[in-house]
Amino acid sequence: MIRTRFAPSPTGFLHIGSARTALFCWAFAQKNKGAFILRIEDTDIERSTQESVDSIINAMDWLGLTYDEGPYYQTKRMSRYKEVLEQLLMNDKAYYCYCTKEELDLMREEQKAKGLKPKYDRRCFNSKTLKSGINPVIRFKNPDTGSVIWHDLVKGKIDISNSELDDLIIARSDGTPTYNFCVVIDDLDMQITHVVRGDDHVNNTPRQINLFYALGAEVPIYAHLPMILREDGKKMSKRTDSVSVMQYKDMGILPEALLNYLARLCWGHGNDEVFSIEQFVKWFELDKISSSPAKFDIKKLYWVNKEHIQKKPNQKLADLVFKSFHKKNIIIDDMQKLIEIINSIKLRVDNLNSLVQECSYFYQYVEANELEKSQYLTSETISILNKFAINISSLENWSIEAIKVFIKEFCENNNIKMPQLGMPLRLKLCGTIKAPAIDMIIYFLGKSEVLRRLKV
RNA sequence: ACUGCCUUAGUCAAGAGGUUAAGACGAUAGAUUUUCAAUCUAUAAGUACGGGUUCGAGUCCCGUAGGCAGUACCA
Repeated sequence: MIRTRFAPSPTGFLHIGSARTALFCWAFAQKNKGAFILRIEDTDIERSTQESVDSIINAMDWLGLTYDEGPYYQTKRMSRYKEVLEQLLMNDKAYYCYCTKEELDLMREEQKAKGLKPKYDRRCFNSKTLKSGINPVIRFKNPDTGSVIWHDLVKGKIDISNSELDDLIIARSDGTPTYNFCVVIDDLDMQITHVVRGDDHVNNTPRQINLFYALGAEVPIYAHLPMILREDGKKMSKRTDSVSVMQYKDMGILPEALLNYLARLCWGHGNDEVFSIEQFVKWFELDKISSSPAKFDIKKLYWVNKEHIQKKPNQKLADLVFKSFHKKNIIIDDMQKLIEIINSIKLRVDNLNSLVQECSYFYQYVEANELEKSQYLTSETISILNKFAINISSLENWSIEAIKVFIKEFCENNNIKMPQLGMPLRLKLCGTIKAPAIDMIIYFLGKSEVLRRLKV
């Protein structure tokens, strides 16, 4: 059975790049009827927080990336790590190292000065027994000849010489195990068949494979996904970009749209741009992922989002708008009417916030700003509006079509062009000139509300 | 500095040695319109650079440049 895992470290929110990794792990497991496992890599106790765990889970929940097992926490598996640590020590696959940080720093500086790559020089390699007084770290005896080769599902064959690798620390001086070691034990114990992760881990892979070998274990299949970069080709940063998944929720992006957009980065299915998650799962193949990094294009995300909004049932959109209004203490009593409004205006929007904004004209009176008022509400247009108010108050047939005809005739009878009436009318009714079709606004507002707003 | 990965229009991308290098987003122009939007039509824009192999290279090989990552008692 196929088993994949998503293994974030809880040192912040769910990053947009991690979300894509999670999506691919999840989709691959789904497609193959395997299991998708969530594992929290919290061995760095200093930086890990419960809030981060919660926010990551919350974001995955919003995206709909459900996991079959977990969350497992590395901090709860310490005894198992210690056990394997002992085993490696016993089998002469690891050794104690008494070097201090200062010593190591000095060693690296000397190496750099000589133009060499910094690498542990194995000065403690033969220290078999414990020395008293100093708490040693445990280092893994990495092979020093030959090379590590694996066939990455995304990158193809990768061959890294063991001479590039040094004896990595697998346990700190306080006895706690380190990342590269825990990952291997976890992937082994959790019987992970496919390790799908960001390609910033490519350099860790040969070390981890050597650990698998030392434990006599089968090495999983690897797939390293290219990074998602900022539009200028740099790494996405917290300060300047929206890197948290939940920020996209706040921006009015639909989860299915974000997933769709993310899926199209480094992966594609012919000319298909807009598709459902179900469809994606059916099409998805790990080995069809391209190996070059992609830049994040917010404009295309909005376009994909717009397409998904158009596809989403009006009832569902209405529920979302309802919730948003509810937060602002605007209560909607007639859901059917809201659904009709949404149906008439949704083509205008590419995000949920705009949808709420466009709906709000019908539920909340907003006065126009002074600049626009002075521009559009002249004594001439005000007298037109007054006349319009009087005339429409006697309109009997209240339908969009009838209102449309009424407006047309009003303009003809008074010898004015449509914008002369439309612009000030929009401003009075919606507080903005960038409003939907005027006949529709009037229809949904209702006669009394139209007259009320015209009088203000 | 070393090692690994990457490089097709502004962006995402198709391309399996063989027409004139798809498609999408965006941009620009025009049409339409009741403002904004939407819609329709059209246009511009690309194989990083230099060699080689070949009858033929975006595709294979070598080199160069640029980008990214790692070289932690972080993950």
